[in-house]
Amino acid sequence: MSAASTKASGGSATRRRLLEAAEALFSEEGFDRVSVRDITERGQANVAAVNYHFGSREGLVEQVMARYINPINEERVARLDKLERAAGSKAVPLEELLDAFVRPFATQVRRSELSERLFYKLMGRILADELVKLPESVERGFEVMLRRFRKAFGKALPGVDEQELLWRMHFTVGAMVHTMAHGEALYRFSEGASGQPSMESTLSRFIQYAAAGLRQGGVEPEAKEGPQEEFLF
Amino acid sequence: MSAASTKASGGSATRRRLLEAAEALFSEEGFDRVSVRDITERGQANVAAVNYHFGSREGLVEQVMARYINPINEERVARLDKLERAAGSKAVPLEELLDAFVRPFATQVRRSELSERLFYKLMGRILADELVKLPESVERGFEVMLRRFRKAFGKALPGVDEQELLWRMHFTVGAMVHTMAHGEALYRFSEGASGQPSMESTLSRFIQYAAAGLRQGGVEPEAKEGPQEEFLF
DNA sequence: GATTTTTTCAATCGATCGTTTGACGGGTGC
DNA sequence: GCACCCGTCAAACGATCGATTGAAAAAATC
Repeated sequence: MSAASTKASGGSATRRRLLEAAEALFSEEGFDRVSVRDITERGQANVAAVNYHFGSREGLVEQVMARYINPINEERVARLDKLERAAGSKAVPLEELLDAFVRPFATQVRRSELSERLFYKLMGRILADELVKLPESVERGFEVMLRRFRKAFGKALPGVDEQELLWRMHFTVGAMVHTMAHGEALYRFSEGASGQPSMESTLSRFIQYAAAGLRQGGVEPEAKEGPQEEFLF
Repeated sequence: MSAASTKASGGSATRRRLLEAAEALFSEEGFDRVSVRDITERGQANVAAVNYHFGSREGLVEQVMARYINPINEERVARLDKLERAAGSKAVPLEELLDAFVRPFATQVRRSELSERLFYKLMGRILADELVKLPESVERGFEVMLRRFRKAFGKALPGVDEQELLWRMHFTVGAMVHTMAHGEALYRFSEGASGQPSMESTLSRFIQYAAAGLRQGGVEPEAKEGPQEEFLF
């Protein structure tokens, strides 16, 4: 019997309880500080269940990481596709690119059993804990997504050279990740009078901030044409 | 014998070797993935040495966290003091505030035995791993420093309301932390022809980005006067 | 309803964790 | 020379870690 003998994606109830228990604990404590016994206890399963359903503790970690991140990256690309189709040969406006880049988190939060707060914290941990060294399945999705967005940002900001753009995108990702991982404290200041804790206004704030930082210095020019070089991220 | 029986700040050679070994390992692997035996092995000391010199593993972690963060926060405040003294009753320009906020990292990197790359990574881990829940000694320094800067930013950006400013500062800290923790990959693109890997240009890039994001929307007005309310962070 | 496959379980594995112990050595003060 | 404190050391402590086993239970297949 070779490694990676995971029971694939079957819908066992125990399997799902373990996934949800792991998500909750990982988001609260971090991936390293949670033991498989913590997880099986919360998931009301036997200690052996993790190894049976996921092959190993690490297999479970990878499942947790891939479960929402992959759909988010796919939705990002899909939104970018749509924006570029609508823009034709012109550049997609910067704010719309940023919206496509961050809104999928708000979309996918609804698929999760976790509270908004814990879900964003979990996403923040996945993205921050070690941005590189993610499971292969996830890493690939990141690469193609980032390459696409980098090209689109370059087109929207023709005045910014390649190196500089890289840095500004890095700052932007940092602002986003940090807010997801540690933004909880800010939310109590920003809730609307309604029950809905102004997710939309947070998105808007971030987009405005990042857009200003990204296009700083250069003037927004009128659509530049022609093919762009391909570059790897 | 009560808790916290650390041998205080004595200058034992073993003690210093352990600190440096811990810094190197923590910056490479993270605080959780390093065992006491990893540290003592690298520091060429006995397993018991950590508990003898630092009381416990956690005591050592706190020492590592406090060693550079506290001087950095103090230098930040000192620089802010100087800027405010020079500005008199006028607001300190935004770019100068940001410089005072980030430059101390570049100053303190020289006190460390670590390479620039590892030092920044260590700082990034300290700030990102869990921005709250730092040792008491460190947390206090953060609070006073952040309150001071928040007031100064508010004065430099009178058009931005209190809540909005909080968010923009949060984004700014995120961009900084993320760059320190994961910016290594970017440096190979950005080295000058000289040996000195353009620390200065990175600072400049960050300051320009953050300044644009912070003052986005509002126009930079001419010095606004009058006392400002005190608010807690 | 018998057979086969999948899932769950208590028990246990060896490894590693942080910490403690008690002995040993070398200064220092007297 | 003796007493005392400090630093170091090998050895061992109990606890917990991730993983495995073999049998029982539950589901699925025929």
